[in-house]
Amino acid sequence: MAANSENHASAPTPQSRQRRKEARPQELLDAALDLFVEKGFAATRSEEVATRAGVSKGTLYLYYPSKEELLKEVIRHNVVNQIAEGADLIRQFEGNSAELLARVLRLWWERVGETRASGILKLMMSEARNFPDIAQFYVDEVIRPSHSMLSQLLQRGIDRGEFRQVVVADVVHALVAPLLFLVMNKHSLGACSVGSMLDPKPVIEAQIDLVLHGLLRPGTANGAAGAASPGAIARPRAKPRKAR
Amino acid sequence: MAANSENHASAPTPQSRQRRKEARPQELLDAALDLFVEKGFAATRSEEVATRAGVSKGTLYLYYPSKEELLKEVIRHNVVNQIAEGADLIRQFEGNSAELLARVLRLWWERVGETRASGILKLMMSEARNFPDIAQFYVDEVIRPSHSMLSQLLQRGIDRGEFRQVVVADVVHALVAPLLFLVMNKHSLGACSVGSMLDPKPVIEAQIDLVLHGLLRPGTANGAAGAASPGAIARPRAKPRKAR
DNA sequence: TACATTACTGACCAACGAGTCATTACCCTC
DNA sequence: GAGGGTAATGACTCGTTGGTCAGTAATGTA
Repeated sequence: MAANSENHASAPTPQSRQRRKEARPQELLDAALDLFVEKGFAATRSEEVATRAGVSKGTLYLYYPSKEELLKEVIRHNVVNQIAEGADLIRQFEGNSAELLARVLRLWWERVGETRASGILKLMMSEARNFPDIAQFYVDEVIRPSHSMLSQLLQRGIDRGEFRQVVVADVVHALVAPLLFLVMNKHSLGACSVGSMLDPKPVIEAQIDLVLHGLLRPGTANGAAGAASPGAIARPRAKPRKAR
Repeated sequence: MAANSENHASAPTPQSRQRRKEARPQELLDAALDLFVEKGFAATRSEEVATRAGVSKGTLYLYYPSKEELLKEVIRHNVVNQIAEGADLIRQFEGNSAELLARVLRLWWERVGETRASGILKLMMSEARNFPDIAQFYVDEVIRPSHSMLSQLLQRGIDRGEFRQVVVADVVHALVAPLLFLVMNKHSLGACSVGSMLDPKPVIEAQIDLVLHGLLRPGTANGAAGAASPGAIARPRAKPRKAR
């Protein structure tokens, strides 16, 4: 499990007790995120979190008053880093909407999807019903802004005559679900059983390609998607990618 | 929560002890499914399961040797009902592939998506990493067959010249993810915070519409989707569906 | 009605895990 | 290098919960 490098959190060396008041909170949050995502909140023992962060259980409770409060802090802390620089990307962008859409999706993938932050999604979905207030918080701070951002984007495309007139809210869902589901899968089924894990990049490109073909009005020159992802379609069944 | 009708499981009447050896297992499984999906496996107390099934904790352990074994049985039992009659729908079907695709998706929705069985997905995703053997079982029995079924369908469309030449595996993902994500949402975030819950039917129709537009080759007469879901596109922003 | 069978019960136990706190030892200052 | 402030520890408590089992009562049989 590639444990002791000095990368994030995990006890740098098993040496004697050190006083590092500044670093502890972050390390504890990192450890907690990993474990909560992997095992679930209820199944994770607080001592386990402490150990992975390289401290004792007592220390954990020195920084966070309870396991539940730790969870909340994990969510909050990782969520603020998700609020988008994508928002003004949309506002500033001048090119055509297809290009913009493709960029936003790819940006999200490299800023969130392939980051440890992606675990938050699984964590939220697993625990939402046990912690309705956190769920509400997450919806207000992440889901809603993201949806509204993408809605704007689609609307822009429609207004400019680039996209067909679709029901924006529903298409937003169809747009993000494959990416989000990809992430969910990475943290659950994909994490154990090999064989069900397809590599993300091509999936994303295929998704962009598919959606744009589904959105663009026939008349429009759909150069954007094609130019950006030339290999997404038509890698015909010469190399049939052993169908499962 | 619309409890005591005499529908599935939940203790018919709080009357005195009854001997119903035949009915117990099913009732226990139903209760367990509900609770595991709602609260997660670790956070659900076994006595809670028993109570919801209308028996005492002792009775539960009369039928299932351990909580973990109960979980496994819940999965197994609900999974066998998911293996598809869709498989031969595909084989027998004679019409065009767009029509077939739309039918399969709608069929899945009414047989699984809007059933209690849909909870299995959330349960699996939440618990997969704690029970790799169950995860493997699920992948082998559900995921893999479903994917291969849909791959066949897409391939059929490509072979018949109805669909563009896409990377089948990736498009299958893009195809099902919105539906699965919809279900995940129903059992997690959607279950508490109102406001993030869009009603499924239109989403599905929009998804069918979008995907077909993305798949169909320009030349093909795309009557199928349009005929089947006339309202999915172009309900223009006259009724703007208060953008969130 | 008496008896035998067995589905069902719930008090009980042991393990476990969240949270506490008196003690320890690190590190900084003088 | 002595002393003080405090970060860190880990043994402890105590509520919770998975799992047991001796006893109870529902049902079938004669």
